[in-house]
Amino acid sequence: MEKAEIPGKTIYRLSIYHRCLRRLDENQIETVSSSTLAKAAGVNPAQLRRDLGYLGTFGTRGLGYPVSELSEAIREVLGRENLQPVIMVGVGNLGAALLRYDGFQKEGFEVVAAFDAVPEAVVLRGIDVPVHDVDQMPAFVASNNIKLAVLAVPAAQAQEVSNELVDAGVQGILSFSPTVLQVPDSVTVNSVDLALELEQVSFFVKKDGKGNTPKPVKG
Amino acid sequence: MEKAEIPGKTIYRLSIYHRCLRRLDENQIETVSSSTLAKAAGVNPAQLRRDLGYLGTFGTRGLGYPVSELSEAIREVLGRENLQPVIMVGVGNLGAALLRYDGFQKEGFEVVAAFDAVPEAVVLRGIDVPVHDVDQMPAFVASNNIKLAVLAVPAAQAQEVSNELVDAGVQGILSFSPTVLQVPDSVTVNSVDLALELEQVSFFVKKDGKGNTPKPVKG
DNA sequence: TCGTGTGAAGACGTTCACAGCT
DNA sequence: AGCTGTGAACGTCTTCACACGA
Repeated sequence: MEKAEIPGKTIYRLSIYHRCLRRLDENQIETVSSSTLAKAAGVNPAQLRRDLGYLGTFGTRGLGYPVSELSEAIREVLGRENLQPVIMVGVGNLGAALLRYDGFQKEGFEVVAAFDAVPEAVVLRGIDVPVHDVDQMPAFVASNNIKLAVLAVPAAQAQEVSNELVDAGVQGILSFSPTVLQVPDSVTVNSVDLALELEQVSFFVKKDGKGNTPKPVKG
Repeated sequence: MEKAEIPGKTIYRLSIYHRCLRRLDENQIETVSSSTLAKAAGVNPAQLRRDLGYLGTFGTRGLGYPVSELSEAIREVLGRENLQPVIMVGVGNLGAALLRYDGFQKEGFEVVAAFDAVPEAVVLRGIDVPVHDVDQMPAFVASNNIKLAVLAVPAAQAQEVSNELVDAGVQGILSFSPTVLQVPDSVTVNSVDLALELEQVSFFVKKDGKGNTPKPVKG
C-alpha cells in the first residue's frame, strides 16, 4: 500500500528538485546527498528527505541519492514523461510575453494555440503559435482534448472566460488575472497575482526597523 | 500591547481583501459581512475574521465591517499609503511585458527605471519607463534610495544580478527567474516560477482518475 | 436575530534527533 | 564515518463553535 497522498507543497518542491537534478545530471554528477541538494533547492535537508520519502526509497545510506534515477522518478510522479498541450487565452501584454517565453517548453509543456478577443490586434513578433478568435476556443479544446489553459485576460473578463474554459472541458487553469476565480471543485486553479506578489515583498521590506518578521516563502 | 506578529499568509490575503473592499467602496457599499467578503476573496469566513483580528477590532456585531474604514486600515498595515518606487532589471520578453503591465501601478507601485544588459535591443513600444544599461543600476539605486526590484533576467544571470542588487542596497526582490536565489537573511525574496506554477496545476489535473487529491491553493 | 471576536480543537507542515544501513 | 529514513516533537495555519454585543 504505497498510496500515500503527496501534499501540494511537496509537489511544488519536487519540481524544484527536478530542475536541480537535471543540472547535476548534465554535469555528469552521479550521486548527491540530501544536504547538498537541499542547499541548491533552498530547503532544509530533513524536508528534502521527507519529500523524497513520498516517492519510495531511493537513497543509499552513507552515500546519497543516484541523480539520474531520482530525476527519472520525480519526472514520473509529476507526470512529465511526455509533452502536455496547453492553450493560452488572452494575448495582450502578458499573454504575448508568455507565448514568447520558452520556460514552459523547457518544463515539458507545449502551447499549441492561443486565443484572443481581437486576434487581429495581436503583435506577432516572435510568436510562432497560431492566434485564433476566442470564439473558436471551445471547439479547439474539445477536438484536441485540451486539459490545461493559461489565462491572461483583463480582470473584468477573467471570470467569464474561465467559465467558458470550464464548460469546454478544461480541468486546470493557471490564471494571471488579479481576481479570485470561482470554479467547480473538479477544476484546479492556480492564481498568480503579480501585484500581490510584489506587495508581499514590500511588506516584509518595510517592516525591518526592528520587528524581525519572518521571511515569506512561496507556499 | 497590540504587537501581534502578522503571518505572511495573512498579509497575502489582506491584499486580496483590500482589492475586494476597494471594489465594494466604488460601488457605494458601506458595510460588508465576513461571509460576503470571504466568498468574494475565496476564503473561509472564520479565516477572514481571524485575519482581520490582527488589525484590531473593526466590525460591528450583527452588522459587519465598515468598508472604507477597513480598507483604509488594511492599506495602512500594508504600508501602501504612498507610491513606492521599484526598478525592473532585465527587459526581455517578460520584463518588457511587466513594464507595460499596469497592475503594479494600480497597487501603488511605480516602476521608475529599468535596466538591461543590452538596452539598445529593447523594443520600446508602449514602454514609457527609461531603460538604462545595467551598469548604471547601483548608482541609481543608491541615489534614489530604491528598496524594491523586480528581476526578470535569464536564469544564468539571476544570481549574479541579484548579488549586485543586494550590494547596491535593494532589500526586496521579486524574481521571475527559474532559479533559487541565495541572498542574505536581511533581504526578502519572492520567487515566481511560471513553469512551476503550471506544473503544479498539471499535477492535480492528471491525478483525477480517482484518487481525490486536494486542490492546491497559493500560499 | 444576526454577525463579530476568539478559545479550543484540529489539520497540516516542518524540523529534530537518532536508529540503522553501507 | 557518513547519510538516509522516519518516529516524534514542534510550530503554524485553519476551522469549529459559541459567547457576546448591536
